[in-house]
Amino acid sequence: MKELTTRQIEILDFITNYEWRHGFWPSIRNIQMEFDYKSTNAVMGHLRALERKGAIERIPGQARTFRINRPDKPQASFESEIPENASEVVEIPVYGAIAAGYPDRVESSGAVGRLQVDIQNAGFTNASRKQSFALEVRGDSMVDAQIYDGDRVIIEPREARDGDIVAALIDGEVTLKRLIQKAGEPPYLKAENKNYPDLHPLNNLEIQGVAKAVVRAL
Amino acid sequence: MKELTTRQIEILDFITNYEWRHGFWPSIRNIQMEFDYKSTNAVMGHLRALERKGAIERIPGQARTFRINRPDKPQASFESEIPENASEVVEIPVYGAIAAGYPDRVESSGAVGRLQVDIQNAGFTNASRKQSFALEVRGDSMVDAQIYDGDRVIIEPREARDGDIVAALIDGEVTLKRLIQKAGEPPYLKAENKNYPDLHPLNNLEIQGVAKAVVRAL
DNA sequence: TTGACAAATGCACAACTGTTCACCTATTCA
DNA sequence: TGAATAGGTGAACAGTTGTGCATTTGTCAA
Repeated sequence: MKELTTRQIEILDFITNYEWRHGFWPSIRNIQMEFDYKSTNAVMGHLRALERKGAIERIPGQARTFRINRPDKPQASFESEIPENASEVVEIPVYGAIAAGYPDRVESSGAVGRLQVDIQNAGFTNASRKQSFALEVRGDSMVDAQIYDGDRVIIEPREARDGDIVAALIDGEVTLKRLIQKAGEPPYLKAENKNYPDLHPLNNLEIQGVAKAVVRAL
Repeated sequence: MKELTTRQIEILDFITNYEWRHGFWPSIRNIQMEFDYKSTNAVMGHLRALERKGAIERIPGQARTFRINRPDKPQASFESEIPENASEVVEIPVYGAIAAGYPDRVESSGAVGRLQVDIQNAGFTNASRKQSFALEVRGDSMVDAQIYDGDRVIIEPREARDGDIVAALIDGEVTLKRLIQKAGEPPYLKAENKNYPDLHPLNNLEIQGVAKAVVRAL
C-alpha cells in the first residue's frame, strides 16, 4: 500500500470510527459535514485516492458500501468469497484502566487501542458485540480468578447475573469484581482475593457490563 | 420483544447474514431480490413489522442504515454515543491445542477459529504478525506464568531468546514451555510448575514461535 | 519556469434507495 | 359475518447519495 497523506488518514479514521459508532458506513455527505467541506467533491477526491492506494474498496454507485483494507489483513475484495470456517469477529476498543484493587475512576477518556476477539472463542451475544469494550486491570483483587494487574478484560454491556465478573460503578467509582446477587438480598461485589473485603454499596450500584474474556500480553 | 413470524425471521436472518458477508447492510431492493418479491413494498411491510416488534432499528430515509436488536441487549438506540479512536488490527487463526503439560501433537489440522488482537496491546513485530496464530493450551505446566488449561496463546513465529515462552517441537512433539538458552550450553525447555521436570531434547529442538499474548474466555 | 499532485470549490445530473398510495388474497378469531 | 392481521402486487414519487466537469490554490521537485 502506498503512503497515505495526513488528510487521507484523517478521512480513513473518520470512516472507521463512524462505522464503529453507528454500525453502518457514512455517506459522502456525512464525511463532508465532519470536515466542513463546501463541496462533496472534496471527499470524492480523497476517496478516490484512498481507493487508488488500496486503503479502501467501494461498490460504484451504491450507498454506504465501504470496505477497509488493513495492511496485514489477507486481501479482502468484493469478489472474494468468505471461507466457511471463518468465524465472525468482534472489534473492541480499549478504553483505559479499571481497578481490580480498590475502586477508582476509569483513567483514560478516549480509546487507547483496539482488540478483536472472535465470537466463538469469547461467546459474545450477537448484538452487543459492537458495543463491547476492553479495560486494563489495575490491582490484584481478582488474582484468584486468574486476573492479574495489567491484564485486559473485555466487557460486554448487558444484564449481569449472580456470579458474573462485572465492571461496576459503585458509589461513583469503577471497579472489577464478582457480583453476588442473591434473591431477596441487596447485591454486593466480592473480590477474588481474601485480602480484600466485600464491597457493599452505600447508595448506588450500577453494572456497566459483564467481563467475557481476559487478554494478557506476555 | 413480540413474537416474530417465520417470514420475519427469514428476513432478519438474511439482513444479518448479508451484513456479515459484505460488511455493509443490504438495501431494500437487495432484500427484495433475495426473496424474489415483485414489489419492494413486500419488504417494507416486513421491515415495518420488525421495527414495530423492536427487532430492528432504522434511520428513516437513509440508505442501508440498520441496527439489529437482540433480546438481552440493554438499549441500543441511534442516539447512544460511543467514544472514539481506532488502531491497526491483527488477525490470527486458531489452530488447535498445544500441550502445556507433557509434549503432544497439535491436535487440529485446519484453523478452528480466529482471534484478533491489536498491535499496540500485544507488541507484535510488524513483519511477522501476518503469520501469527493462536493455540489452545492443555495442561497445567505453565500455571506459574499465569497460563492455564484452556487458555489460548498467540504465537508469533520468530527467533526465540533466552527466557521467552515458546511453542516448540521437541523430538517431534509440540509443547509450550519457557526456553532456557545460555551461552555455550545446549538449550532446553523449562515448565513454569515445579511438579514438571525440565525437557532436554534428545535429538532436535525446533522453535515454532514465541508466545506473545494469552486470551482466556471467562 | 513548468509540470505533477494534493486539496478544495461550485454546480448539475443521474442513479440509488426509501416511501407511499391503492388494491388484492388468505387466515384467524370473536 | 365482519374485523384484524400477515403477506403480497404495481406504479409512482421524492429524498438521499454517488458522480462528473470545470476551475482554483498551494506545494514540491525537475
